[in-house]
Amino acid sequence: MPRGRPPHNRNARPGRGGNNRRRRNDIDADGSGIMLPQQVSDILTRKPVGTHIEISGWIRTRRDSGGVSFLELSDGSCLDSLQVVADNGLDNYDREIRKITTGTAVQVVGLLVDSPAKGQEVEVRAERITVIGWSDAETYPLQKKRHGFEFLRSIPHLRPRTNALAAVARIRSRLDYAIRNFFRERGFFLVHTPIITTSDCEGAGEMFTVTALPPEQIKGPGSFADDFFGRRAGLTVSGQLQAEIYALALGRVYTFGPTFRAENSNTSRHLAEFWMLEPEISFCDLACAMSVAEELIRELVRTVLRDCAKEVNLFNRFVDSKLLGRLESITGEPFARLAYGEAVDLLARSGRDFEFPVRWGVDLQAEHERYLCEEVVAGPVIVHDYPKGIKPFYMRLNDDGQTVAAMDILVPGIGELVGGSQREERYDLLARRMDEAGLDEAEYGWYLDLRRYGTVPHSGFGLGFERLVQLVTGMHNIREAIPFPRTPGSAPC
RNA sequence: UCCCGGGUAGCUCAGCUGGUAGAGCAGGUGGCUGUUAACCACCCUGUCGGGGGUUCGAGUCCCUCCCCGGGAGCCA
Repeated sequence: MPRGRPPHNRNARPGRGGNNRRRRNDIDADGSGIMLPQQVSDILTRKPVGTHIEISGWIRTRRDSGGVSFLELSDGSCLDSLQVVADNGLDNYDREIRKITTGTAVQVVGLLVDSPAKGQEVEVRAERITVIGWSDAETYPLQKKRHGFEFLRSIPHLRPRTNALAAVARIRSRLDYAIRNFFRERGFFLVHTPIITTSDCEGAGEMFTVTALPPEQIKGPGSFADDFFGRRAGLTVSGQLQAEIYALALGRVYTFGPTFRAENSNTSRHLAEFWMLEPEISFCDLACAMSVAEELIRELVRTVLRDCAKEVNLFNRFVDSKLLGRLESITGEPFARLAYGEAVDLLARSGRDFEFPVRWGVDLQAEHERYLCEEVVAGPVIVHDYPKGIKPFYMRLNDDGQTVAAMDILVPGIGELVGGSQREERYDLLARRMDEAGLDEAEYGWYLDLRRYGTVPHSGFGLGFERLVQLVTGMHNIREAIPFPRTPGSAPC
């Protein structure tokens, strides 16, 4: 027990008249009887000055001034906190209020008034402050000062209590909702493709194996015949193949969920577990897919600028001072488009001394991609029609016989945000490319069936959700774009 | 996995060509003031990432392992 610290009381509860009694500030806008407590976001939006409010949250800082204490109360509902003014007339002022430190959970009842001081428009003149849960300042890792993101990563259970990580979480949630809304409004259906799968998606990286076998029974690929699924299963690396099945039944679909890559990649833009959005659209060629992806990104950025302005400003101030300008430019001009061949010419003629020389037929290196989107256009670029040799079997062969109908969207600071293609819908051509790729035709019989029965042109793409979160927050490391980052050697909680 | 750069107080970091560890912030105590990165005074804080070696002596030099960051590859 720390010296001079009030005893922890796990049973401390805000005073309530009874279990089912409605409190005066509960929101019941739709008359449904829902009894959720009031939130700071609502109070700061409506500013019901002159009314009594009841608000619960966590104290960020306490400042004492003679017989008055100022508490900053945050409940996570928005970036701003609510200033609570407590004077020494309160009965627990010396006993408890003066001992409140960062992280303490409290419930406050008081009168909302115009604030006489600069820094906030309104404040609560407290009539009662109840400590719900103490936080020992000597051991609580979060202080009322800025912390490095690396340090915060070491306390994943506490980091969402910081302004920055909470802001990321709110933006992430808003983006998720905006994505679902975007597609719903355009006649798409969400398809839940499987997490556990037995089909690999070529070019998508290494799969984690899912097995019910005891470790000592795994002795090479043959072991999986006795396994739970009777064959080797793994965590999905892409929902595309299954999304195609539903696109050829429902027309427009998308899948959005966790995706896994067992790559030993240690970079600021890779995760072993990440969320990927994968629309798949029937009767849609590459140009169609590009237009969907472009409008989607534009719409999502617009939404964040409109609905998360406070958060974006925070990041613009403390994380990346060019963020706002970049986001506004994304919502403005159309994305630049470059055929792979044009991109190669452009890079070759740039006079730049690249570490890896550019040559038609080899994939663009990170330095090339960065030069294109960060220096040539200074904005998003769609590179399309790549050589077939560097792309997976399912991408549609162009008439030139050399390139496939593929596209990548590159954005400054992040690199590849989107990768997509028109899928090969012609049975013979697909079968030949699968053969060339050394794929077992029996294994992918169902995929060929989609071309055997009522085949149609269709396209789709994958968008890395965390990279999108990075784009709109300016976060430099993808580990700050997901609540619980999974990377090689790290999955703490 | 490869190439760089790091690991020193709770946090952010300083510590020269080896001489026995410091600052700011946080925390504690007291003071003061409608405060807001509050202020003032005093106080506390260390397996210097682990192990091994060189040396009279290692935070500092060497070896090795672990971890982290940046870049590369792979991709979203």
